Amino acid sequence: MQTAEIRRRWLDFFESKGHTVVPSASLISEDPSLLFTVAGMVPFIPYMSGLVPAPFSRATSVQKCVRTLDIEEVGKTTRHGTFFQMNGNFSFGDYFKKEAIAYAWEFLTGSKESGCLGLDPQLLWVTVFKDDDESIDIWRDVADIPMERIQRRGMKDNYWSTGQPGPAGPCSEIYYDRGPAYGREGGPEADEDRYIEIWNLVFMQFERGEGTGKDSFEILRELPKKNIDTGMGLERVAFLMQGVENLYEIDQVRPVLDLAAKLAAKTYGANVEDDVRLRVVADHVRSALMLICDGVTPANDGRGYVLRRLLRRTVRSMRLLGVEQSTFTELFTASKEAMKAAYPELEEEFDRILRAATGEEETFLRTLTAGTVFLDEALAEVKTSGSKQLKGDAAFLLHDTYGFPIDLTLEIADEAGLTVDRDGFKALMAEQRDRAKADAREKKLGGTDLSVYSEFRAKGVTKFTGYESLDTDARVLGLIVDGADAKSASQGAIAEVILDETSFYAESGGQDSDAGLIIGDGVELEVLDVQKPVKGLISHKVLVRKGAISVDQKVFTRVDPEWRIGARQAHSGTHIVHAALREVLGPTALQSGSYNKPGYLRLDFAWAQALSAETKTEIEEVSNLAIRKDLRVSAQYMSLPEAKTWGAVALFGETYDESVRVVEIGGPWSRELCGGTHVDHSSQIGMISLIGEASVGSGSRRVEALVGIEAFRAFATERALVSRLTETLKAPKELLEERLAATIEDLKSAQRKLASLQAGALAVRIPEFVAGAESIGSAKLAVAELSEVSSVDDLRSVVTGIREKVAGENFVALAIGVLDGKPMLVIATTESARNSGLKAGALVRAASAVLGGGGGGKDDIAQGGGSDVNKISQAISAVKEAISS
RNA sequence: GGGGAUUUAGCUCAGUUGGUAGAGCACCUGCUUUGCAAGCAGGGGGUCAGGGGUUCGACCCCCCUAAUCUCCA
Repeated sequence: MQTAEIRRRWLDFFESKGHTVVPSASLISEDPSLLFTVAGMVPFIPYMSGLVPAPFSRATSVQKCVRTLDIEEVGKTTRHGTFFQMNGNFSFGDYFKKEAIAYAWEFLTGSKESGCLGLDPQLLWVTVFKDDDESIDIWRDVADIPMERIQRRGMKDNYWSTGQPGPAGPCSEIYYDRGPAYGREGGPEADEDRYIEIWNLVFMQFERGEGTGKDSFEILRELPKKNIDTGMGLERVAFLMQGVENLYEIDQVRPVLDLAAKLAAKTYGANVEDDVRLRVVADHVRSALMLICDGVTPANDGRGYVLRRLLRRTVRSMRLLGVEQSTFTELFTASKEAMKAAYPELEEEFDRILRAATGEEETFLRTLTAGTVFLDEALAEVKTSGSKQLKGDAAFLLHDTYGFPIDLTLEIADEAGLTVDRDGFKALMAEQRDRAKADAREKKLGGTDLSVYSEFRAKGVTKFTGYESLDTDARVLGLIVDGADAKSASQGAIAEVILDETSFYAESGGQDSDAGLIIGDGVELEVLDVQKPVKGLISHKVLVRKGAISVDQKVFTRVDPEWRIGARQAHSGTHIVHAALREVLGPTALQSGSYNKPGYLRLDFAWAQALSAETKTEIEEVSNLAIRKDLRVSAQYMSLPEAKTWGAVALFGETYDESVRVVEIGGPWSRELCGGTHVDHSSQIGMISLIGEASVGSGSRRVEALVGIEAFRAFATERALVSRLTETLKAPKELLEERLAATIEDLKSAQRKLASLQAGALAVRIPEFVAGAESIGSAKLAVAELSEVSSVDDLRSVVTGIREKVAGENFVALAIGVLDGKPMLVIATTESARNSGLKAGALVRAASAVLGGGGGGKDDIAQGGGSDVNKISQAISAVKEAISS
């Protein structure tokens, strides 16, 4: 049975049992503490924990998941994949153990003709939590499964919790027996490779308290509303039903594996190591394909880094298989073809996906080339030193600084007949990990506790009136001071205020929160920040400026109108710049993040190269022309599929409700899903002025712009600057550039002339200095006392000039002068002077010690200086003494 | 978020205990020569990423910032 078919049957089956079919959420998790959606239940966590009331009592989904914790295991085992799909059915205070078990059994063992999977019940084994007799009874009752195939397991295996106080409960798992060829008899307790876990049923029954680890915490009480969370691993069931050996060989993955084998001219199954590499390629290409499709781009941190690792590990594996050319175009196309039955969006997004993937492949191939050069040098060095082993720190340097993977280092060193100090490498890696982890611990924000909001959220959503009006009458539903529920807050306090309705926009979709006041009888609150801590709930962080505020009080929310007009201009401006980017650069220049507040906007977008000055001007031009056209800006609500067919740009990493708000500027020119506040007509934006364009990592760029009156003010400031320059340079502004260039040129040539004149003037005096030389013992000393000099070079040219004249003699030349109010000197010695023990460095040190400074250099020429100008003659005497001694 | 590396002429890069910033290619001029990266001679071109500090003196040492590459979380 094809994977897509199992998926379809699953959704049909549970829909027929009264479940709402929920589409897979994005791989980019809404929960900021999770890098990715790592399990099927992740999108349902707010409902499970009771933070947000569930909009349905039972639901089912097939959720895309990415998990890279076990990335090193990929390809080596039958069941570790970085991308997988989790089929789930969920109950929120509706049905419990009995139905959950019955549904699972029916779907697995019911006949294929009736839409189920038709697995042989004799091959299914079950585990339950050791104290959960209730579940055992249900299993016996519903499935009539013999006791021999029901195994009791402890907390470690069959008890679920989040690791923190909150919901918890026993689990029951279903295993499939692959037969004696795969391992020992005795059920999952004996062998989890022969008996493959295909389904986990979690019974959220209790509330747990504080504690650590998986098995040491106390159970506080039964939950008032019990939930069901189940997950059937789609890939695992697929590989069992398709009669293949592991999840890399199922219909959605195998074509990529075969293609990789063909490109490398290898036969799958012929060599254990090569097989692992082929499976790694097949797995990673699929994960990367799905991640990029959901809007992740390669980067050096966070999600982007995980993607980058997947892509680079793919290149590395292909190279270890002996392929050096680029292969991503073929591999990704094959993976797309295998996956598109379940995910048709892959076809639409494929241009963008391929561009991101091959871009990364290209840069990594460059990195590898650079690393190879470095490695070859290091290996040659090892060989000449007579050693047989490349040191761990060299391997680590290659990996850490040059991004050259360790397995390639091992392979290439091996070919050169050398080994690598793996332990040293591992130790350095561990050191780096500890550093990063220690830092993460230190910086941890202490997992903000959102439970305080749940009771407010349970009463309903905060009504937002800010689209229509700036002011609203409201009632205080609750106050939070220092993270705890409070009844009142008095003057000077910082508090969070929850209202039944508000005109304040909470920060979201890149738009900063509104500023303004909340006013009540004798009380005035300044709004500092507005957030949505829990979906649907708006919380105002305020400073109590006057009086005291208490729960149930009537208030009036007043958004600062100046602030709001700026916010509307900036947000509509962001949409216009986005549309302009896509018009000028093409539709792949998709926004990946944005921030806007009155007067300013910032927009990150997928693009690999720096923008030329012309392109930036063009984008600015298109944006401002859109403003001039006075395009109508409108917002309307529709369903997500409707919005998509309408061509609205859905930005990844954001989730939307059943009904989404589409903001349109100038018809189809700009359509985006957006909850922000906007102007009514584009002309109200006033002006957009790009002030910056920069890279925010490979494959991603950022533009910044000023909007509205701020843009005007920036221009006015520049105009004032230009007008001051015209005065300073005494040239009309049309000629400023020319005049400035000419002035710089004049200055340079004057400087050159001056330097050569000075050098000439000094050169003329050289015979004078030589003639005035004084004999000290067998040596002669010429002293050039020059008072003001323009640089040390002057002194240097004098002493070298003197030395040339007297090259054959035992001669010391000293030039001393004043530079920037400090005495400086240079001494040169002839060869015979050096032979008689006169060294320039020592002589300079003798003089500069007197001047209150230091100096040094080589034996033939040295320089030094000090700070006391009055001691120049004493310094000269010191040199004479040094020569005579 | 925490590390590592890089930033020097238009381009590719040297610069070793701090003491006059160099090479190759490119460019300009002249000569020679018209056969594959032509030769010879001469020449122009540098805020040594930016800012601060230490020092008599910083491309070099210390601190901050930026850009680019890279590893870890």
